[in-house]
Amino acid sequence: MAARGGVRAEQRAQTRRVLLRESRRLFASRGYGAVGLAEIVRASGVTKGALYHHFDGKADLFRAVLEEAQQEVGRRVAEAAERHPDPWDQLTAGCREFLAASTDPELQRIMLVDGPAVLGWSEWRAMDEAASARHLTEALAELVAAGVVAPQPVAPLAHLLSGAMNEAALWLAADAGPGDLADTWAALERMLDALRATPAAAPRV
Amino acid sequence: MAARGGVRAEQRAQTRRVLLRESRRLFASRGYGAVGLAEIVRASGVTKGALYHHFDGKADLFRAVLEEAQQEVGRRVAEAAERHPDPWDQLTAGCREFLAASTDPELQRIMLVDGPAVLGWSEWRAMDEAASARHLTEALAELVAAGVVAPQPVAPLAHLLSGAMNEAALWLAADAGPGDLADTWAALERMLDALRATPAAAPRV
DNA sequence: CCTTTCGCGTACCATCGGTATGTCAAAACC
DNA sequence: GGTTTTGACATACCGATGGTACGCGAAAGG
Repeated sequence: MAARGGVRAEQRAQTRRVLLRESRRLFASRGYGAVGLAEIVRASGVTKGALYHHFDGKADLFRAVLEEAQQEVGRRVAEAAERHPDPWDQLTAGCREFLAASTDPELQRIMLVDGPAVLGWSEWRAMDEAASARHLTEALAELVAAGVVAPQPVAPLAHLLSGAMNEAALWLAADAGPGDLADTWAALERMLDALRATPAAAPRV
Repeated sequence: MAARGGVRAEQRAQTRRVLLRESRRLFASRGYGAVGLAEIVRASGVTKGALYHHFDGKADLFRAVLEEAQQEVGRRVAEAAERHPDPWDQLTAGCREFLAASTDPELQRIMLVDGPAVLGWSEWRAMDEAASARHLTEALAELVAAGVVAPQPVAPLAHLLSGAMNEAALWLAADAGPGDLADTWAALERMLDALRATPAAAPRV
């Protein structure tokens, strides 16, 4: 009579959720290298046998945590962008939301610091692209197609902007001055504005 | 009669140099986490006793390697900038040199990927600031003072640009398309140019 | 019922970073 | 120049870590 999937599958999903939640909390607070599997399974109320039944190892567990976090941020960015009809407003709103979301210290260390080091930059980049950076690339491509932004390869632009926002988020979370967020956003907005102020005076759409 | 410092100090310096050279090579090629102390000391022709006599541990050895690499890049950036009398040319030349230097795969993993994860972002940032990012901050401050760049806090700007260049360097080294470097530099130069195209039409110096 | 499956616990292992101590030659001293 | 001291290592060892092999017991399937 148990819920859909049987009591068996429910317990399995429950264990996996707890493992992800606790390891995410520990990885975020003390970093991947400083957290041992023993501590994770103790906090989760299970044993290493359970962990290795769900994941291929410590790095694979981290990968699952990272993917979850990235998709949360990607969803937030997409939702913020969708609230605006104009493509340009979608870009700026998405960037603003990304900056806000990435400043969360609970996500930051996992997404921006340990992610590339644990999985390697290429894999981290592919995951980030699939989850959130994709929205940036698509928004830029759309603006180029509409003539709002000067014709140019969007990939380099997307990487430059993505890197700029990642570093800015890390700085804001670490050195947290009162007006720093506003100053950073102002500087970033100037950079974005420069994209559409082309010498050929491209028409607004 | 031995050279300055005695045969004793010479041997010590030699051992330290070998340790730094081999660990740097191994860290660069396979990453901090995947390289064990046993492999480092074997490649260096010494034992763990020697390593722990020179460094406080694995992280401290990595710190020394990172510092060396960062100062090399910082020196290259400074030299490239000093070849130009005009402050604006100094900025662009420095950025261009940084991009070129950071694309080296031998330095990249240590400086941009493992650095923040092993030492923590704050310490990594402080070291990077002292070695190379300082030049960026100083150049921007000078341009603001000269009225070339619109008056604004330089710290957010420096972080945005630094992050943009770091990410671009990682992308270029990984996905290495033929025209990507030129495209990236063109996009970055447009960003920089936007800084001096202020609505108030600031005078060139 | 009886068998199979599978989610997980237990026991164990190799290797890791790190430490304590020994050793022997260069330096310092008288 | 003999003695003592210093210091740059090597050796031996330790606890903890990530990872593996295997056992168990309850749910799923017939």
